[in-house]
Amino acid sequence: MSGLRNRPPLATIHDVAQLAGVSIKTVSRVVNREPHVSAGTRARVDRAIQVLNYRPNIAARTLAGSRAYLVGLYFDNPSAGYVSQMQSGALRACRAAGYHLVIEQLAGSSVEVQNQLRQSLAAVRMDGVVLSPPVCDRGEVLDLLDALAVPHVRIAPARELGRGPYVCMDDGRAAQEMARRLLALGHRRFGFIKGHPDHAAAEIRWRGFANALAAAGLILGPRDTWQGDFSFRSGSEGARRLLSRGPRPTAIFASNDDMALGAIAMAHRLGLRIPDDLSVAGFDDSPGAEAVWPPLTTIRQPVAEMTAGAVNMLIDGHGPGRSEPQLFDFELVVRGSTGPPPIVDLAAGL
Amino acid sequence: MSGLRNRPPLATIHDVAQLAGVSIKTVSRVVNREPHVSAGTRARVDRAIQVLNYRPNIAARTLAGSRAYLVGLYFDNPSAGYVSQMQSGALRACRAAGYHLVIEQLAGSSVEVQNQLRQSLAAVRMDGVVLSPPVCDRGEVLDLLDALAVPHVRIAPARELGRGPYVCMDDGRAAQEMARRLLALGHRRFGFIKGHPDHAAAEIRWRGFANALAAAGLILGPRDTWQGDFSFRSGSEGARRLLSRGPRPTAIFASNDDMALGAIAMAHRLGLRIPDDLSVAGFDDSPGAEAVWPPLTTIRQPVAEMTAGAVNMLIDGHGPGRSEPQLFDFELVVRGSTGPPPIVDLAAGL
DNA sequence: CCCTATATAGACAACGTTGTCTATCCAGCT
DNA sequence: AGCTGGATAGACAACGTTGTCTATATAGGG
Repeated sequence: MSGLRNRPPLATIHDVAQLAGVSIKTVSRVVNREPHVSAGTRARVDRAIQVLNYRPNIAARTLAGSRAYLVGLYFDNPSAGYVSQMQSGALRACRAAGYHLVIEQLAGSSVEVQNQLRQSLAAVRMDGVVLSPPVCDRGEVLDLLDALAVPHVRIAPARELGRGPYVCMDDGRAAQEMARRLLALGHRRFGFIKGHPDHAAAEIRWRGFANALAAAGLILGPRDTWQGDFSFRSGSEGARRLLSRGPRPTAIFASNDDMALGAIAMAHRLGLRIPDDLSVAGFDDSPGAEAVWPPLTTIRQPVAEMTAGAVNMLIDGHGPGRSEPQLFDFELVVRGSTGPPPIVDLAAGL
Repeated sequence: MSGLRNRPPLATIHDVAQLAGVSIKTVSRVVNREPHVSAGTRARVDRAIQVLNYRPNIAARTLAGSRAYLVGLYFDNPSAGYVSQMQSGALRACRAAGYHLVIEQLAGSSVEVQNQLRQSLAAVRMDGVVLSPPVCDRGEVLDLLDALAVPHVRIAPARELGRGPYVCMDDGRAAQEMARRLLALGHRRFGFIKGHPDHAAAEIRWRGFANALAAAGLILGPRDTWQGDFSFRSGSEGARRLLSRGPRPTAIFASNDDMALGAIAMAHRLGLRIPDDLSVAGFDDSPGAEAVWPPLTTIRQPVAEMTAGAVNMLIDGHGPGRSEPQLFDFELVVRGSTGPPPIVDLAAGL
């Protein structure tokens, strides 16, 4: 394909310079908002740009030096629920700054991931990259990025904090708050469905939940938890196990919405009414959370805002020393899937 | 930010040429698999490339001529369910061909969309673009693309067929088949929830469904249909209306899964059992389809494969004349949300 | 009014690759 | 041996922008 070959020529900086009667370099100065241009000249150039509909060519800019006006967004699994929200936020921030977004999937073994990353960074020399979980926690990725001196901002990393800037949310406190809410409703027997062990956030959510329960004098044993992997299927399987034991839990907290949805589906299948017989809570406020009956009580992460923030950190340029993490607030969204435990349990608990 | 400034220099074609003891142009020939290079020279160059871990710089390639090794994916709403599947397919095809993917959102008024498109095409000169619904049906987008001579492939367009290549699925036949299936189960009273009027596929699905019913002697009146907009909420609202009339429909077909999910949620709320009291069918096989109880009977579109196909059409280069649409097969996925109508209705219908 | 400092603008060389044109080499003819 | 032609390789000029250095106006101070 000779895509570029036969296209009608677009206006170049040269055309603008000619029309405005100034040098190419001066147009460049205007476009890049550099100083040393008088107001009059600036206005003339701006008008010429308007007339010719001129837009600087990214490839030429990249080649000539400074910036690439390209930001990379790397993720592991493109169909994870939060990816579309991340993109939405990233696109918004990019557009506002005149940047463009390149997306890239990074999956497989350590060596494969390194090769993919190296290839994409050498080919498309982006100004910086945003790393989403769980790839943001892979040491080899950070190593390579450091070696290549590619600026990066991580979204909700859980390991290797201190290795560069990131944006995050307090997952532990969110899980804690959810636990407190369930306790306040009167629940005393809980089931917890853990997330994928590769996502370190999964561990943090578990800790927060367990700590809040411990503070209330409750200890969750191995039979009260299930090792899931953030998938719908693992959630329904986990619920099946948790609900099959002797005194059933009256509330199940899953470390993400997909698994909570799986738990709800399983509860329906087992003939349990929600929230009368069983409360279910999730984490993420994914699109599916509103698309079940009853709608899911969950934790809303401002994923789009976090990602937009990450892109802005990249573009605005986090100076050498200042790599302070930016903390975003979560929101506990109470919907119909949680309520008080069955009367009999409530009585027993009191 | 001076992203590119202080990075360790990557190997350039010049380094490779030096190490291999050939000219720069010869390395270029090897990299691009051009003829006129002897086997021996080719091997020497390949080894030098390996040793230096050389990767051609996209910006330089773009600037120098031919290809940009960049494909654009344009969509309207980044959180539409099918976007992640599209990306997955697009990324796969791009990686296989050594291309990279730039994503771009195109939303707003006609003028806004044109400006956004013009800006992104002038800045990032991609080899071609993939257009997803509903932007693929906007005349002004196609006009601009034609004027700029930017190759494009559309995904499931519904209007302006004949204006360039596209990939698609036979939505009408799929809706027909779903109708036949419901008829075969014994249903005679139907409700239909229409999709967003901007998506032309919505109309096609409705036609297919209505035609199949007409062939069985059934006519759907205005009270049997509801104008939705592909959102969960419009689905639940539609179901509420359809189910509130005199003799209730025994089956509801929604033009997409989100609305079908809304219908299921509303049925639950109204105390109807699915599929015993009401069958519900959707269209898309979105991630949520398996994440409800009972799981949704729906039409699976091979979205990832279609998009990969579109990217390949772009990269392989659809010659000037050959812009034949590529048709993909759908699959009717039967799950738990459909079944025979209630006995009393079945008896009445016979 | 001259000299200097400062704002403003231009000339020119990168940047890393590909397209085009030209030079060389060698085999196969006559 | 001389010539032709195809295969192979190199020289050189783009491509459109920015960085650096230099030249010119303009203002300010003695």
